[in-house]
Amino acid sequence: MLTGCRQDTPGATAAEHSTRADAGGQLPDSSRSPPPRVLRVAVPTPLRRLFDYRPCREAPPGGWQPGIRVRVPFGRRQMVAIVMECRDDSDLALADLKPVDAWLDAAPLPEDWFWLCRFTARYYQHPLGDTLHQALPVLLRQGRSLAGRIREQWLVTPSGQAVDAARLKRAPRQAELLTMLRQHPHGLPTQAVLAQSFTREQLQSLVGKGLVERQEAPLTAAGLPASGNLLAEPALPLNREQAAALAAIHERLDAFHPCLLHGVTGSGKTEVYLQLIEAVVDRGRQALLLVPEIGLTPQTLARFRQRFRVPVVALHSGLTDNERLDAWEAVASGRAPIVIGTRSAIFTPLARPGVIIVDEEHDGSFKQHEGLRYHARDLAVARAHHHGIPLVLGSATPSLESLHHASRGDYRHLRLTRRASRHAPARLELVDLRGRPRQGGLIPPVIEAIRETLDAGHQVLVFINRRGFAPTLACHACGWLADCDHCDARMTLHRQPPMLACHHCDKRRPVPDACPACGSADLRPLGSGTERTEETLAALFPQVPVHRIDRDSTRRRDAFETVLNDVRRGGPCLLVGTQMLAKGHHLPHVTLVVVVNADSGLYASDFRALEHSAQLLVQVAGRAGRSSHPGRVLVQTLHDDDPHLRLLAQQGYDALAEHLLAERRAAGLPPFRFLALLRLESPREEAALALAAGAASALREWLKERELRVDCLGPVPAPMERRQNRYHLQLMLASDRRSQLHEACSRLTTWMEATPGARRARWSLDIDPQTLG
DNA sequence: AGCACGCCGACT
DNA sequence: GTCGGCGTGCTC
Repeated sequence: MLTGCRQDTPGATAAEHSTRADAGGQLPDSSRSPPPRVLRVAVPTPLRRLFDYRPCREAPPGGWQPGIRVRVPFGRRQMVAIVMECRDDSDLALADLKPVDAWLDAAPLPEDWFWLCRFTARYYQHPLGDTLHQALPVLLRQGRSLAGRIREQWLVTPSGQAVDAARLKRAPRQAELLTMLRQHPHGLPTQAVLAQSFTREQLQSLVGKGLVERQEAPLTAAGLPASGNLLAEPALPLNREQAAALAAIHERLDAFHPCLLHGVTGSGKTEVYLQLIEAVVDRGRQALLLVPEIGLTPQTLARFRQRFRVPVVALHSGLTDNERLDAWEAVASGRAPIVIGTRSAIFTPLARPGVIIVDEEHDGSFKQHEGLRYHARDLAVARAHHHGIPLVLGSATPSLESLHHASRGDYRHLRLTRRASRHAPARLELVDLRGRPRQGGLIPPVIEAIRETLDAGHQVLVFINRRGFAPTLACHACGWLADCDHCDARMTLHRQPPMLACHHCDKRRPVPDACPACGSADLRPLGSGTERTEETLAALFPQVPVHRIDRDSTRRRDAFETVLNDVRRGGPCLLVGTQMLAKGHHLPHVTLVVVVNADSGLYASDFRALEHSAQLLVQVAGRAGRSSHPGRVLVQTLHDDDPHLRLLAQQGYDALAEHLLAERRAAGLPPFRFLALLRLESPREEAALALAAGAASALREWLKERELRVDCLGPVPAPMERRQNRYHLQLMLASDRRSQLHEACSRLTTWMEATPGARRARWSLDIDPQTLG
């Protein structure tokens, strides 16, 4: 029996969800109300239920309230849990309840954060305790206190200002440090000093000499610079479309107002964001900008930081736990008015929410693909709705979901069709691969085009979505292929270093000298990956530098940026790379883009494959001809007569999207119906199958009984059934009623939890799955 | 998920 | 004779 954790069924998508304002948040009068006898708390476990405890002797200063973290004994362990309810009774005898050990927060965690977590747990049917846990910075998960945090900072003393830094010449680093601190009359936090590779010892020496002093400031001190000019540099002039889009968003800054900012590559979406944020911050509100995983580059950040005089907090994977907590707190307290972050930044509490912007809203990295499988863009919609603030979804190639919402009038559709440069966006030219000899995957006319471009002194980008040297190794005598032992997949051939590697598990093998099946020495690489294309191009154009950009070549942190900076300086060169190259990077000297093979994504079984391929092709094409020269995009394909590809090439993404939407409608797929996927995996195929079949029949019976309009398909093997020697199966639920789908999922998880066999297999529920893989 | 308790093979 | 394999049971 489930206790607590009422599962409200949202009657709409996250993107459509209608909410009531939460009543919580106000301080109860603790002097009058007696302390509750029972605290119902969420514990970070995969269990979908809450646990009751008795309060500890001393109540928090503001009284017991939902949202306060507590330390509780749980089984044999101690855990950090969060109070969900204060009540006077329990399903268990009060005497059987353990008391909480201590409270960790004097006041509840931010109400907006708390609301979002509860919404997320409900919508994605994920255990509440785990959802709260995931949405918290690591240090808060571990029980670190939020109150009383101080910022240690370092200031130059009057004598430090007066002294001649040259007198420290026996301590050159200290002299440098002093010089740096002098440039910051309001002091520098320790973090910033250490980030410049100075040490605590150097600071202490300067303190010892009376040149520098240590200061502690409470973190929560209100910190917004008192008005004045927000901008450190002037805004750029807007063209008519940009101005119209901005004006449209401005019309209602104090209400939920979702907008799809649909602007071609190079049409200046970022400038619209910047000016919108300016307006919001100017009204004393905060702006949250979500960007794709690889979009949070130093360049992007620099552009925002240069524009504004106020702090721009960036939440990225490189932060330490302490920095992350500082950032969280700075935003939650309202000191930091602008936050930029990737997916998980959607869980940052905002003291004065003003706008949420999701850049490249179609990007797959907004969806988490394991554990709590949330979609940050959809949560952004729900959150903006909850706060009653505008929401901007920006993309050159919007997701079909967002286009559908725009066409239904749920979102305001704002278009930017003009590029800053005079050139129209490059058209895709389809190049037939059939029956032509290939070198490193490239056919002669394409190689010629590359040569001409390089001769003209321009740069060429060659896009190939396979890492490694070749997709696999084949025996020409017997047809043997290098299969992975653990997965239903081929092993990729790598040259640097030489090995066969499976990209689905971590299995590696040395490259065999002879065919393991027939002993023939006639083993040949099959197809091309980035390494092979790089090698071919380096041989064909020895006088021109070739840069390869993929996950293997950019392991080193800054390797990517170093190459890009080099490339931006100009001069003929070749760039060979995977998806990483496709997104957002400004490459002004590239005038030719070559797509080695458009087909791999096009014919994947996944119903979103075409949408994603088209988005990727358009993004890649957007790299061409951004400055003074028009660009060309050559797309090699074995199917140059494919109607979808033709439509994309001839009429562009919007036309293809419209066509795909019609197909989705006819096929009963999202966004016209809602999906949920139960994924199951087990080392034993029969076990997984038996369990999935059991779940399916139990669910079907229940659906029939309740007369719910939910279809249950499967169990079917997942597209790559065997991965890392585990068998993957799935059950798909589809409905045109969000609430009924939700009920069915709820029933399914309950069944899974109550079924002994299900505890041995791994399973998870994916609401609004992005891929069926 | 953890972390226990609980019964059967190869080691000091 | 014990150390340890992971099966199953519980966590207020």
